[in-house]
Amino acid sequence: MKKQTGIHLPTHRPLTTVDVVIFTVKEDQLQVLLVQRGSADQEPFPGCWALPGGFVNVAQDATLLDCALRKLHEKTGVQAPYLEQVGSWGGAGRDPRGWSATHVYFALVPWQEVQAAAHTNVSDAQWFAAEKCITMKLAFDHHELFQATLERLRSKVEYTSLPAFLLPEPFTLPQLQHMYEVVLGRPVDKSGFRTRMLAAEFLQEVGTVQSDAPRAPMGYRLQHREAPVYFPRTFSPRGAK
Amino acid sequence: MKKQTGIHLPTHRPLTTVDVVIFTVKEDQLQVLLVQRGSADQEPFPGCWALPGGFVNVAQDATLLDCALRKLHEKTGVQAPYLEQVGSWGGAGRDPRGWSATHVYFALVPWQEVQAAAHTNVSDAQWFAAEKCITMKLAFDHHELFQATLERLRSKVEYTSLPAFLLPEPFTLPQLQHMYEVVLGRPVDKSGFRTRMLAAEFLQEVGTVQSDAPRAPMGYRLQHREAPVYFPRTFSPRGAK
DNA sequence: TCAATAGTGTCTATCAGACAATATTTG
DNA sequence: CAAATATTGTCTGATAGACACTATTGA
Repeated sequence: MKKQTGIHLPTHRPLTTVDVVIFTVKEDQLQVLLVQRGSADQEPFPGCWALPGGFVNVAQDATLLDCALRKLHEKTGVQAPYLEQVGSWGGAGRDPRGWSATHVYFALVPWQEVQAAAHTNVSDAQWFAAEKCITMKLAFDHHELFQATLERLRSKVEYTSLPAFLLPEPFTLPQLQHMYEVVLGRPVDKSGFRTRMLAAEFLQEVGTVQSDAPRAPMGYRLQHREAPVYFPRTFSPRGAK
Repeated sequence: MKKQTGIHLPTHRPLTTVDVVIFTVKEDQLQVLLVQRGSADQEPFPGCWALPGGFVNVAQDATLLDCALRKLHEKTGVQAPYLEQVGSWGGAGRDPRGWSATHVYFALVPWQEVQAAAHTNVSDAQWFAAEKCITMKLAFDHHELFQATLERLRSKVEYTSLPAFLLPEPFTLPQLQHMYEVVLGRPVDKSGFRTRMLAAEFLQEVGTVQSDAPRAPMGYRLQHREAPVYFPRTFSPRGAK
């Protein structure tokens, strides 16, 4: 229909942003980092809680992933966590400043690393329980982004080793099981859990580890920190439909 | 359009595009629609095959999905197929014209609908076998986009009803099984297939249907055309790891 | 009655889930 | 040895896959 002759670059370009849903498990709860928007004039949603994110900086970010890593580091001080793209949302109506498209990532960060970074002094950032977050009004369409991301996380935890990225190494199987239980919000059978984890062959024994437990548990590390392992089946209690 | 009230909007905005991987099954093969890029001066990758796509038009497209539907319709004449987002790719290096981010979708279209649209006269568009396409050099990073999309499709077909969107209604179970076999590239057991499909309760009987078969098979329709059904498990032959 | 395809039955190895038992360490 | 937690063992119901069988129709 329209044949391009010569260079035709669009005169009106959408705004391009990246938003990151940063998860951690703190105090036996799945928690999410939100930032409070400034109150400067004309800023949309002033004072409102929002997902950490912002405009892609074409001078600074070589890729979208780099941009997400930058946002993450700015807000948490954490360097190399697990980061995965959820998808993108774009349209004319989602930002009052104009047609915009955002690329959404989620990150899994061990709480201990966040503490170590001691960067949480970012005054406008705060951790919220995921359940709480669901009920909050967020800036832009961030409620929708967050809901989709939480669903993605929960469903993927059913058949992957993702929760391992919420723990500092070395970790023990009971600790890992606890991460699963927190994210899934339900208890998981001990025995089945162990056989499943060991069968997946993504853990490396690294010697027993000190803990407050009477019996010293085995410590493990991940063989590959880049990507999670996919289990052949889903966790599913007998009664589940 | 953009109100300048001293707000700091980025002066350099990335290019925003949408690319669509359009799949169909034609002649017992999974095929993909590619378009040949024009040879006008200064156009990048002149004469090269590429995924159908292009810039978001902020005046025309209300959302990214609308933009994808538009691209799809322009190239095939098809109106409402199955469309799903794969993800987004963005960076400084992927388009010589500047920092760009593309939003990738894939579509499943029954071949019969493409024929009916009789729109295939789009001279610069052509269907290629997916296997062939993998070996081709494509414009931009489209090879990577296509590969990721094909992987997504194949893996998702293992546990969803996606192949149903490759058939016009009403269709028969043997026909549906054939779609699975073509996409997965391996035979599927008849009996297990049938029980799985019927157990998933996403099909509606609509009476037996004429075919070239000696015995008239039952015809089915989808109960919901919006989204596929997720099976509790994956297809997996005994020997599979 | 045969050919060809649609559809059903059945057997079995596998295995996840449930629960119970045992091992190990500290006080 | 008691308490607490880590780790292993066993039983069983469910089921996916393999394969063989029956059903239906037209020539």
